[in-house]
Amino acid sequence: METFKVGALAALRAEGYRLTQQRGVLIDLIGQSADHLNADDLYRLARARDGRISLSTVYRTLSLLKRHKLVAEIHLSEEHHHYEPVTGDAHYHLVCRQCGGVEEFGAQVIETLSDALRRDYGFTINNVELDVTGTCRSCTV
Amino acid sequence: METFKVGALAALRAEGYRLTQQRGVLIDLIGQSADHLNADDLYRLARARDGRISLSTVYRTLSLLKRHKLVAEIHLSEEHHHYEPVTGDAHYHLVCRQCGGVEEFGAQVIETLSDALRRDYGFTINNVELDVTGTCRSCTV
DNA sequence: TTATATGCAAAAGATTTGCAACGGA
DNA sequence: TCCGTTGCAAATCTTTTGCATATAA
Repeated sequence: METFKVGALAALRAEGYRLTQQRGVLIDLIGQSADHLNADDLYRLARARDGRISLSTVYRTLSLLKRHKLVAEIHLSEEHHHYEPVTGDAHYHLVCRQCGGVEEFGAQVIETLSDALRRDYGFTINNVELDVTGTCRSCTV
Repeated sequence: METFKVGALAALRAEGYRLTQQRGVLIDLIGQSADHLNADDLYRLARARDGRISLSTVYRTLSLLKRHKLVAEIHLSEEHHHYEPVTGDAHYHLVCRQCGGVEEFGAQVIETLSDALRRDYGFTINNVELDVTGTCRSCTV
């Protein structure tokens, strides 16, 4: 199961971008991350692993990866952004109020939604950002 | 068609909050707003109408109204927040990439989603934040 | 070698807060 | 009068940017 889209990193290099020490570490961390990291998380993790990185570089790398659709920026109702690797499978988030855990669910449920919006509103969908807050199974008494 | 929840303002006063000049103007503006205002929009509008208000007061008032569920904070993938009056009818946003317009759609389409999430993931929903980006009918060639 | 990337520090934009003065009830 | 509220300015937090230096190719 790959985390990043196949061939995407190669494409970056083909476009003339350099694969620096720092980018390597960041791409690694994002790819392995189970949960959704913010810029500061990444900064800390990268710094712990290597030590030679600045927060600016984290932001600049995230911006580069975003532009190339390698990471997605998600908005979980907090004051800062979170990031996750783009895998090609659309998915959405369930945030539990009790434990703070973030589960993901798949795209099939969105298809009905897309159809309805096209039919009823004439709206062509590019992107769906859907975050559901509630209580997850484990926290339900 | 009321904009704010009935009795909610009275409840605020009953709790000992004062209905100041500034709060009056802000509540008025939010209630009448057709589109989703951010703090700075509100500041400008209030200032134009009255002149005696600061940005801090706008934020403090929004925070108060948020705490009392009189306004909802919405996250339209921008760097700042937007606000809208809480009416009791759940609704969601369609943001058009071409014209930037924001349409709303109703809750019926969400019910299916809620049912599926409860059934398949055992998740009890408190809040759904759903923002769809795409091309609206008028911008579709 | 040489253009791209980095680190640092400063800037920018949104939001929050401390404090003295103000003004509803 | 009295305590909640306001305005102002300064602080905070996240993200961006300018510039001299470092480094991948």
